[in-house]
Amino acid sequence: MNNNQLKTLIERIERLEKEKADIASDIKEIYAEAKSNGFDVKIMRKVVANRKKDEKALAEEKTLINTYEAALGPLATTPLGQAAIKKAKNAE
Amino acid sequence: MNNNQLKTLIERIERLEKEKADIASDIKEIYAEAKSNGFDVKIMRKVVANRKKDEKALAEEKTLINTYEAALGPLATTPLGQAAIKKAKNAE
Amino acid sequence: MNNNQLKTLIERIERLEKEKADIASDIKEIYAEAKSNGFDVKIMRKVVANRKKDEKALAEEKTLINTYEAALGPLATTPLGQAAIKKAKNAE
Amino acid sequence: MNNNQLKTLIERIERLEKEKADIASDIKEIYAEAKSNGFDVKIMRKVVANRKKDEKALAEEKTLINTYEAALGPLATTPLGQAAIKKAKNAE
DNA sequence: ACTGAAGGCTGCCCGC
DNA sequence: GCGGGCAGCCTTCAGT
Repeated sequence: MNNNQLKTLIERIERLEKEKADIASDIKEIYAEAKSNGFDVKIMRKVVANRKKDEKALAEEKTLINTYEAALGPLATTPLGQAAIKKAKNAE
Repeated sequence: MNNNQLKTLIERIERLEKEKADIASDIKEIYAEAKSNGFDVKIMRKVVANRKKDEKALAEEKTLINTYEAALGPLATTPLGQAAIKKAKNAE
Repeated sequence: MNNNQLKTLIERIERLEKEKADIASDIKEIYAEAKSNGFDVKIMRKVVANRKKDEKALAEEKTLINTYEAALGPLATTPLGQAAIKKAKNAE
Repeated sequence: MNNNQLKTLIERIERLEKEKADIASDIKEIYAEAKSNGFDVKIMRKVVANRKKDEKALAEEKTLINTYEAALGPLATTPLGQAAIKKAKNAE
């Protein structure tokens, strides 16, 4: 085992984890600032979370549709198959 | 309610969250790199976690675990313990 | 494709998943009970997890951790280690 | 610390965890059975997961609407407030 | 200080 | 045997 290599890897990880923690701390400060300006932090968190979800949802739906299309295989060209796919797409 | 102020706050938060996600991704890459160099990632994570706690806390935790385990009596007297021992023997 | 057969299979699965969820809920309750009786839940979970692994695996894991930690050299030589030591001193 | 009490608690937990593992094993068997009957296990898992999600979604949306209504407070009776609530409800 | 909830992370299981 | 996907665990956060 190469000790130096391991040591370097661990140190890089710890450095990055510190940066991550610092950023998390900055985020907390912003929420505190928002609160002191009269905003509802709980709602703000929900808004941020929803916006994140919405972005993910698109990619997600596409994956689902691909899965269904693949599962249907040749059926995808039949009226019934297309109806199923259309239904899935409407969910977007 | 000041809409512009709210918008600015949300944007600052989202910017920071993106940075945080990027760093998390970097960390994952380093573990992947470590793995490809033959290191045991699971162990590395444990080592990193241990180093985060100070030595005092670590010692206390160990003591507590020992206390609890002692209170349970020897492993061999429990059904699950016996199953584990049997399994270990089969592996030999 | 036999629709009824599929339906039956799905229903059996969902029935079992419900049972599983109920049991998980029971387990949570026991931990809550333990906590209200003054036990340290976090430690209990660690003890339970350790008992799941057989002794051999546990010993190997410990050895590896020691090996990795030794490779990193003394904690005191790293920035994070120094921070931890400082923090520990402040707590005294 | 009451050793017997701790021991009893741990044993109850371990008993339940075993039951849970057994059920998980049963579920696996059903999927295997389905597969041998020509069903696409991957799709089945998605179907089961989606049905679970759908159930959660309703409760989830309600929570969100309640949160917004509470945040709007008296505003909920104004046209603008009602528009916001309606928008949230449409998401159902 | 405790509780309940939300998000991120780890370990597991499957398919390749 | 490996990597991706998914469920469960742990930690953190707002509220009481």
